[in-house]
Formats: sequence, structure tokens, C-alpha cells
Amino acid sequence: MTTENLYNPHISVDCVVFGFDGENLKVLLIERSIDEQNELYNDKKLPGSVIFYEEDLDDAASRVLNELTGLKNIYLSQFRSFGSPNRTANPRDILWLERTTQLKIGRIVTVAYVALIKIDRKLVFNAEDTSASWYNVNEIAGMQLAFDHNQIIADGLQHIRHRLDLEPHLLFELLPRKFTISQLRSLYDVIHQTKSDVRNFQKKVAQMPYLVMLDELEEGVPHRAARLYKYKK
Amino acid sequence: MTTENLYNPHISVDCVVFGFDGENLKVLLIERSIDEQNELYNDKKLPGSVIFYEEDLDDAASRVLNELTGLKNIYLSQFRSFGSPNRTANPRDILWLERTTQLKIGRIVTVAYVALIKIDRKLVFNAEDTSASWYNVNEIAGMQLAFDHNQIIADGLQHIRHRLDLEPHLLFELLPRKFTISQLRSLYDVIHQTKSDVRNFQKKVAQMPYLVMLDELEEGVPHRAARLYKYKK
DNA sequence: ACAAAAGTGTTTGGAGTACACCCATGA
DNA sequence: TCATGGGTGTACTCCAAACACTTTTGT
Repeated sequence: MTTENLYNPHISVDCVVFGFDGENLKVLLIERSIDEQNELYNDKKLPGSVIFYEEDLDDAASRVLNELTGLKNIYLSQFRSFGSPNRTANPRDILWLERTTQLKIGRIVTVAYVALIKIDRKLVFNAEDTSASWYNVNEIAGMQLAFDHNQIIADGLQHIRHRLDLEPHLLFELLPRKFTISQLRSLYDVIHQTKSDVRNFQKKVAQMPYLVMLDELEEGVPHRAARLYKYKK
Repeated sequence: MTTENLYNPHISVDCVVFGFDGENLKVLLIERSIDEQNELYNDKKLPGSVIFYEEDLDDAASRVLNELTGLKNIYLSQFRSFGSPNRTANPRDILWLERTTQLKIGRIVTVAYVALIKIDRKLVFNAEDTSASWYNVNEIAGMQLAFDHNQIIADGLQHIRHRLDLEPHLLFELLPRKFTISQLRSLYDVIHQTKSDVRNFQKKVAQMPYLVMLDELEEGVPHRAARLYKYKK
């Protein structure tokens, strides 16, 4: 089957998918293998895809996430487009694109999205032949990703920091459904690059009307169990 | 002459150019005439253009502004891309595009920029056959613009409000080189949709290190002349 | 003289920050 | 009993907001 009539080879979407493991902010990357003159070259890239003709950009980003994780209703926000002519300067990237899309590829402008997901959800990674895993945002700076994906992640990170600052309720997209104030504080500190005071943080949190205290405690911790909270509305 | 080999007909840039006239926030729109079955239809659109093959997006936006105003070094910031398949649903828009570009046009994804310019600069409007003029942001909501340009302007306005809030020095891109504190306050209030107190505003302004008081006064005003200031660095 | 905007200080409330001790639990 | 993090209140500082009168200039 040919995809010639389905894909628009000029425009793609890429998603910077953020997760929080309780300690660090993580980004989801996909393994990529290219066989070049019978040598396998491996590296990583962001989840993404060229768009279909007649497909809206937001829909394309949702589709990419759904294919990758099996989830719908993920928080998604477009943050920037990347269209430098030399973002496809590396012949390896063109080669990979043409093989995977079966299209003749020239230049591609990509529209970048950030997504926030709860890392504790069981995700359908490794479906088909893709294998995805989480990487600390800090270690990514030292990796050599496909295309301009290092740049996209750096910009996405900056974007999401601003965004979570303006709309703090989005923090709950990254936490499990039930969470402790410590987890919330730790996430808050990772995002704001701060180290906030426990008592002051409790005070701040006490004024969040959308935070509701549950009648449940943490379990299986080797110390006093913390109270669980959930996010409402 | 054909433009077939120069333009990439899948991607365009559009610029929401903001100015400040001392009282209202303004946006620059271009007159558009389409002759449909021998009837002239007139409306307005944002300054924009499809990009050249091998042209970077930011460069395309700069080019559009330079062609329109004759100015370089205008503050420009990409804020969002619009790619809904039905943004070119109106046959009038397709007709106009194909006539002006001499290209077969299908779907176009546009990358939108905001620009800030000093409205007092003598601009090279009406060059060639384009005629551009300033419109109050408020009156634009009631106009029917080409494509999805109403939406783009609304989003651009929201973007620039956030942006000027985070980076207040950008306010000076909109003011004349020499200005009074009243003008600055009035601009500030238009952006923040507030009505700030004169004394408190003076206090705030007094702590801006990049604001320097000049040894000059306003001229030609029918009341006590205000001191002039300029922005430094 | 009067109209119109410029310019100038003080008080108050709320928000953010700093800071130390006892409690509950599992090992 | 000890180690580990959970949970709690008070004092200080700083910034934002409210508020009214005198000055300068042109008509």
C-alpha cells in the first residue's frame, strides 16, 4: 500500500511528552535505527509524524500520542513551529524519513507540542516496532537527538515552565490521581527550580480550592504515612 | 515570470503588527480586492506571504515586514501556527491566493508572528499596490477578515499581552523614542486592561533602571509640559 | 482666572519568607 | 529506640493599593 495520497510531506508535528517520576521531570523519546551501508546507527527522537492531508494540526498531535500511549484526552499545547531549511541538513534524517514515510521528502516544517501525562499510567509503549522510554530532562542535553529535537525539547521545557506557572492546576496532569503534598511540592520545585519551605508550601496549598483532602493515607512507606489528596474540577 | 520554483505553496507566515497611537492599541491590516464575476469584493487581511523554498520562517516574516514598511530590526516573535484544513474553506480566499501567487494552492499552514512597531515612524505603506492602515484592536472583532485572520489577531493579542507582562522593556518598542510617563502609563494600561494610579505608577517607573530622564519637555500642549524620557539599553 | 494635566508621600493590608519542634510509623 | 519524613504557627519584610493637593502652562 502506498501512502502517497494520505500524507502531506511538508508538515509534521512533534510532541515533547513530559512526565514526573516523583523526583525528576522526564521526556519520552523513541528509539530510532537506521541502517547505513549495512551499519546500524541508533539514536533517539521525539514522537511525531507528518500530517495527513485534511488533518488538523491538533488532531495530528493527538493521533501521535494515541498511537504511542493508547491514551486520549492528554493535555496538549502547541508551542512553536520549527522551519529552518537546515533542520533536515543531516542526510541520515532525510534517509530515515523517506524510508518510514515512503515519500520523497524535501523540507519539512514541524509544529511542536508539549504534552503532560501521568507517568504511573500503564502505557502501551513498544507497541508495533517503536520502543519509547523516559529520560531525565537534564540528561537529554548531553544526547545527540535526531533533527533539531534537542532544540525543540529545550524550547518545550521553557514553555511548559511558563505555562505551569501561569496555570498551576496543570501540575495535576503530571501527578497520580491521588498524591501527597510532598509529591506536589517536589514537582513544584522541579518546575520552578526552587527548594520551597515545607510550612510555607502547606500554607500556599491550603488556599487552593481545587485541592481536596482524602480520608486516606499513603501505604508502604517506612515512616509516618502522609495524607493523600486529589485534584477536583 | 513564473514563481513556481521560488515559492513553497504549503506554508505561509502572517504578521500581527501592533502599534500604539497614544490611546489605543492598533493592528496593521491590508486592503484586499477580489474581482468575482465582475463584482469587486473588498476586505482586509493581515500582512503575510507564502515562504520561499529554502527560506527560514523568521526570515520570511522579516521580509514581509520589510516589504510593507521599509523597516528592519522590528521586534518579531512567532506565537502560533494555524493549520486547520478549513481555514481555506472560503473559495474567495483560494481564488485570491492563486491569483496573487500564480500557484496552485491547496491547503496552507500559516505560522503567525506578532510584531511591535513605533507608529510614529514614517512607513512606506501604499508602496506597490498594497495599501495598509491601522485599526483599533477593538473594532477588528466586528470586521470580517480574510481566512482565519480574526482568530489569529485575537490569539496574537493575547500572546503579546502575556509577553509584555513578562518582558516590560518591550513596551518601548511601541513608544516613540522620546516619551512622557503619561504615555507609558497609558500604554501600560491598554496592555494590562487596567487603570493605574498616577502616583503608584511613578513609583514603579522610578525603579526601572533602563528609563532615563531627559532634560527636555513636551512641546505644544495646552497645559503644563511633561518631562520626556527615553529607554536605554 | 480658569482649565487641564503634571508632579509628588504616606498609610495600610496582604503575600511571601524565614525559621524549629513534636508526631507517627516501620525497622 | 532510632531513623525518616509528616505536620504545624509566628514574626518580619516588602510590594501593591488607596488616597488629595499644589504646580505649571496656555487660553
